Amino acid sequence: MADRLTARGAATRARIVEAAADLFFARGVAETSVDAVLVASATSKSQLYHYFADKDDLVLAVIERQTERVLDAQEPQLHELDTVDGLRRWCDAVVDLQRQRQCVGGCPLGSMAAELADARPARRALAGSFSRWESYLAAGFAAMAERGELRAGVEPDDLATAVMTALQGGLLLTDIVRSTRPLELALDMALAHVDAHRCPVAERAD
Amino acid sequence: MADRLTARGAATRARIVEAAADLFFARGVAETSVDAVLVASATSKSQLYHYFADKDDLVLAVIERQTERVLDAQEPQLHELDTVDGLRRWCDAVVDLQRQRQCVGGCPLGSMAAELADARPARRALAGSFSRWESYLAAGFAAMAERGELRAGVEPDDLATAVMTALQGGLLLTDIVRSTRPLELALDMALAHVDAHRCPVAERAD
DNA sequence: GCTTGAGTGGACTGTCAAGTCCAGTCGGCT
DNA sequence: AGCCGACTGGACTTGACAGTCCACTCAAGC
Repeated sequence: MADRLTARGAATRARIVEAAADLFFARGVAETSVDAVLVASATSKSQLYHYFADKDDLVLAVIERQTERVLDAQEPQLHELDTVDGLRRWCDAVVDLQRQRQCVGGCPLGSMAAELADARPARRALAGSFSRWESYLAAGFAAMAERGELRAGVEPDDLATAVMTALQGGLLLTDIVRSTRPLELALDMALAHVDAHRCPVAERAD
Repeated sequence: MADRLTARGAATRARIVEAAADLFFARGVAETSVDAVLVASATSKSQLYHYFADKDDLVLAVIERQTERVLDAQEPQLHELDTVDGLRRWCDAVVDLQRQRQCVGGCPLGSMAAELADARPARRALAGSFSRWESYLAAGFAAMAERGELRAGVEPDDLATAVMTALQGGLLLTDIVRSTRPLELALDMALAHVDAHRCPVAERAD
């Protein structure tokens, strides 16, 4: 499907994916018809089915794109996750973003995951996305461990997973109650959790 | 809609709601047709539309029923949430339940929330369900505070919200990776979070 | 300037879903 | 017994949706 693309073709394909990503996020996958994607991207049916085998195939492409979007949006903070301060900046950025969105929509990946939870290939793709996302957190914690800042026996991967659960749960509840409060509480808890696994000898600024 | 129900009518209505709750949980609301509900509940179209105005109305009834199911399933542990031990038993029960389900499906309420995140009345109903669920946690923490076991200034409601985010995030990731690990890590984090807000003077058994 | 294949437009089809309608049955009440 | 309203069965209507098809354009390479 992705072979032999001219510049024009690639642009069209991208326009479709971009529009679909927006709509899937705003309304959900099931509530978004292919026709709605066509209108939003100013393309025609034959174009969409020229680039994608079917709607599920489009969903796969959107997951890929949405993963990039999420990671790109956090790019500035994503490589500074090896200190508590860096972690806090990341948390603040996440909360800010959600506030800008008026708390609507939760996590673009998390909400798709909840909707496509069955045996579809989409779930495997989402699992990969989350694991990629988590790996940035894990890398930060691994760096902390390397520097001897974490208590002995603390698994960086487990710490990363715990933070990710707090983030996802916080985003979900934030969407439901339309307030950033749950997200803030969740991330505060996660930060404290990380802090509790640091060596007591390390000096603190807070 | 709920007025003037004979015993027979109430039974039919309940059968429909029960079947719909199962299907919505297994496949999602959008992926479940009204006809599928009819087959599963051995009823006919006119019966369903006799008791419910439309599919959205049925969704509302299912949310109500699913809330009861969730609370009923946790009933034994739900009134012992005023000690760390009771809290731990609750966590263990939740993990056990998810293991029994092979980690499929996440939270019946959480997944519906993610799917119906838009402006529908269903979202308000779900917000109510979560607040009701959270109130059991909050009551437990309030009791702890009453007994002077919590540090000064700790808000029982905030503690409850934080635990709920961990639970929801844990359930979501558990569904995605098909392992109870994220849920266990999330709940461990939440327990430690609660513990960190207790008075240091209290004796400990762990 | 012609060929070729990528790219495009949009009408069309088949399917399936939500919701309507009406002709009934059942069971309590007088 | 017989009335009445709750209850039931299922055919039917309407519309939307995914996916197909074919005639067509565009642009790069020879």
